[in-house]
Amino acid sequence: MNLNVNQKKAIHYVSGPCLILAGAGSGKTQVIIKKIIYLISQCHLNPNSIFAITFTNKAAKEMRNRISDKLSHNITKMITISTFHSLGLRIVKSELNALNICSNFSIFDEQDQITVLKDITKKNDRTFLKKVRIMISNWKNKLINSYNAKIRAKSIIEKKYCRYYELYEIYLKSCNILDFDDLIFLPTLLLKNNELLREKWQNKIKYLLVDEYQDTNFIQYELIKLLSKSNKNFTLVGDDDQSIYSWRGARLNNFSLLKLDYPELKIIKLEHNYRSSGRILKAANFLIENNPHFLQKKLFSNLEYGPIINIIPARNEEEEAILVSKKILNHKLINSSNYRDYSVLYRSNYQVKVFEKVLINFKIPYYVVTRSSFFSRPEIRDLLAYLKLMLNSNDDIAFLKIINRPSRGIGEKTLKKIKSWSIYKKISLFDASNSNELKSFLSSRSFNALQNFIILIKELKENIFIKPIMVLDNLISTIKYESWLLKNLKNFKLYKISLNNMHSLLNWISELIQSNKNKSNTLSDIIYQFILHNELEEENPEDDKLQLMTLHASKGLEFPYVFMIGMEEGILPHYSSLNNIDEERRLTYVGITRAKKELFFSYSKIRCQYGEVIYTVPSRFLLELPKNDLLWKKNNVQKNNFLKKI
DNA sequence: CCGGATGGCTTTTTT
DNA sequence: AGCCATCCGG
Repeated sequence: MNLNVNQKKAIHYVSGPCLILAGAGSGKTQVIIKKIIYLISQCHLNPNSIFAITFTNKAAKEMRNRISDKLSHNITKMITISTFHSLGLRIVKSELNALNICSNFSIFDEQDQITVLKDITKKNDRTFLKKVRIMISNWKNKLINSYNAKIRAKSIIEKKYCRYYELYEIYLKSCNILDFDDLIFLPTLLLKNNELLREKWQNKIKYLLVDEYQDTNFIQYELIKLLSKSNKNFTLVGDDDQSIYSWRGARLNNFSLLKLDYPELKIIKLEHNYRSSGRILKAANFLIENNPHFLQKKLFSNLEYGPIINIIPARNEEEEAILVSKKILNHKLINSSNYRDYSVLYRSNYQVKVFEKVLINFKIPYYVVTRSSFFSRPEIRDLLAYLKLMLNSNDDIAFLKIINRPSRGIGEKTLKKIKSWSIYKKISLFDASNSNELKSFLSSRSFNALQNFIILIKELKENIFIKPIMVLDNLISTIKYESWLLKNLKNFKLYKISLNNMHSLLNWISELIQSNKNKSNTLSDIIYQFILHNELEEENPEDDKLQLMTLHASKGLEFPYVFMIGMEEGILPHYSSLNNIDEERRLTYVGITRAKKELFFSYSKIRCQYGEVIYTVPSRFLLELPKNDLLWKKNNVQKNNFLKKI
């Protein structure tokens, strides 16, 4: 593909801070890749000194692959392409001394955080715990530690939350654990306060590129500024209209701040859309014009105008799924297209359930891009907890998770005694269990069970650095994990799935070791890689399957034919986001701009919500689209047998 | 210590 | 309607 004028400008502008305002389908990834190549081949920058930050691991991987098509493998390897979190981890690992962290630190995920907070707050209300978790996360993402949070707190309730934050901080420190947010929080704080190290990293990074700039939050912007301060050589690429992560702290005003912090900022707009037909683009433009804009931009397309946009009404969710499935089958037949050319996009994950049922009935092959990561499956979490405990025996959460999985006769009572002992001695649960003095408090049976557990972990630990796979195999057979699974899962199919997952884990680890042959392969590396790359299931692009995913998950992708389902008030926009309609509109915009050739909407007039039947109204966003480009279908399916359920 | 029954609550999006 | 936490009985 030939580059247009602005794309060329964007690639060749390297003499100062640069913002590329890249509309949907404007060839932005290509521009980033070409710019990196340009920096190396024309500006003669050392590939080592180029840092590209993406939002997801998937995007990082893809970018790397696409660069290695153009540059040699060895050069590609030298370029840093990572997510904010991976980069943060790298900084943490190389600045352990300054951060006062031991090298065997473990990383907490959200579930671990909740478990700790349960203990700290002495409450067991899931919503409450989640709320506390998010508050702490928000503080960290604003670069506020518990001390500063306390100073700012006004009400007694706020002070209470700050106290939780403080206790949480102390707890993590005592166990040598970092959470997800720490991976960015700690490096940012460090570089802010330590001039020497800041300069060290600034010297390391000669050019910084950030993709999906509209998704950055406060602390990520701070980190960008710190990393690029001296030379101000950076390119940020983003689209304010595709900002859909405000609930995770993403701030659109990072765009306006940029202009204030860098008055010399060069802004280059990519407005030529190469993806969507004219009608689809017109609809997208119509919709997004209802949003306020700090930077103006208007996409245009040279592609053909394209067929009218159908809106399919249904009486209930099941009928919606049936009508969409039929439409796909029909459309596929007429256009002799493939299943993989179609995608079904929705606001919330639960919407996919009805569809799956219907698709199976219709024998349509499909693939659901799930959020439930491989990593969150119970058997994987169990094995990971074993690994984590081997790495860091202070990880009490890992200890508690597996101490009785599979059951080895250590119950509530024994655990309570271990806990008291660990508090009394100010040592970890593992060390407490390991101490002989505990013997007099326990029955000989539980004491022996405990000793066996400790010995198991210690023995496994000895070989983990040499043969991780063998250790895991060994672990699984020693603790008779498979038969325990079989007993507990009952359903043989679930058991099979679990076995399969464990197999994938082992495969994944050996592949990691293979690909890292020249680098170190410490236990911590395996664990960190696993926690940060918590997606495993790669769908095979060869497979001809209909793709289903949330609107969020669809960002960055494109499909010839797109179905946006559940276009109803309450779903899109979602009830709980009625205070942020602009973002819901952007979400709709993201969905629309995924479509290349044809776009379909559907909605259901009745929906089951919390087990109750609710009458719905079509989404306001449908009404914001150009009327002449829409065709509201009549629902003439009558006396059908789909409605049995109601 | 486990398993089943019961009752409350939920469904937004995820590195 | 389904998931989770808790409770209670074996």
